[in-house]
Amino acid sequence: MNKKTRYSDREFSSDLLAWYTVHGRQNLPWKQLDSPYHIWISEVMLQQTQVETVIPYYWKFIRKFPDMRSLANAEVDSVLSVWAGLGYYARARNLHRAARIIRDDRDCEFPRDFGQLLSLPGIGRSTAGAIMAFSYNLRYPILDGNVKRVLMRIHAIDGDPGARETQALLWKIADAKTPGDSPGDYNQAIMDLGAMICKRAAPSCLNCPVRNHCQAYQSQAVADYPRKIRRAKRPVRSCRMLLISRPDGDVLLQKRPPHGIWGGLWSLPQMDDPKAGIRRFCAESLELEVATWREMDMLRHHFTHYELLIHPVVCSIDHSGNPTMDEERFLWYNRNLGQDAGIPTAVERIFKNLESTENK
DNA sequence: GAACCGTGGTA
DNA sequence: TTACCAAGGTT
Repeated sequence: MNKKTRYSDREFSSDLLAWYTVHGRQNLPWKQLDSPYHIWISEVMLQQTQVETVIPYYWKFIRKFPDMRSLANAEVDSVLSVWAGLGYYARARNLHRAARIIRDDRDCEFPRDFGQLLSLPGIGRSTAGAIMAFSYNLRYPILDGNVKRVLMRIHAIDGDPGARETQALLWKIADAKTPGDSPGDYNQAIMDLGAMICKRAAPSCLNCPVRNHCQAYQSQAVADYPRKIRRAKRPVRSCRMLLISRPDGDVLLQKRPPHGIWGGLWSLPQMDDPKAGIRRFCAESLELEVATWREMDMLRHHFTHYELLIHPVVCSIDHSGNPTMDEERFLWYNRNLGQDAGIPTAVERIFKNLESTENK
């Protein structure tokens, strides 16, 4: 890299930091304590998730698991129940696994080494960099959606944002621009710029502190970066979800397999074969005799890579008492008891729909 | 290395 | 309504 570029990178970071001092988001909940544990939790929650969405989950999580030991000693079910609704549940499982590793290998002392962080489940290059920069104020770059967008505009990079070469180039630029002085503040500043000024749609370039550095702005082509990629249409799948209640009103939930969608959460018994008979399914896989059933309104649920059409079915079963089920795989659930059960948002929606139809 | 993994906001 | 995508990482 030549002298001019190096000078320009330094000028970029100092302009950005001056803006951050005045306009940056310096009161985020996880910045209140100078604690690697809290930074770590927030960084994982913030993966692919916006700040406003994370905040209530962060408080709930920290109240329940205030430190590494409480998290490591908890049951994974308990962690998932706090995470329920936030999505990407592997993050919660990985957080819990990592906490146990840190407890067992390091007596709960949080790692201070980049390589050690990277080796933990759920921590990749960007999250490790963020923890190093925010917790220890060390010079590590980050590359999240905000930073990517900002850098692609600043340098008018016209490549597929997801392509390996583009990623490598962006990491190189991110590293070159990260100053040795206040790397923590700088990383926060460039993310804040992306979130507040250099937004995906309708960026406010006139308020941008680094527009003089911005090649896209200078060629009046900010809207062209990053380049938009056409995606394949999402496939549609459909299923039935069974609402089976006991005489005492508890609803039957079934534990999802540890991997795959909603991994480790408690969901309704699900029939993926639309032709299968309800009575037979219940007899064979649940050992319950269904007497009658009633179809509810279908609801659509959108995932990242497919769309799910859910047909809920309210079933009444032929039992005079309360049937017992294998407690590892099944749970009789009462919404009003606050059990430690992580329940997917789609299932919560079905419960709400059911409530509102019952009240009519 | 491409597919997978949630949910909510926004245009 | 539809499509995009946000403080990404794992397999």
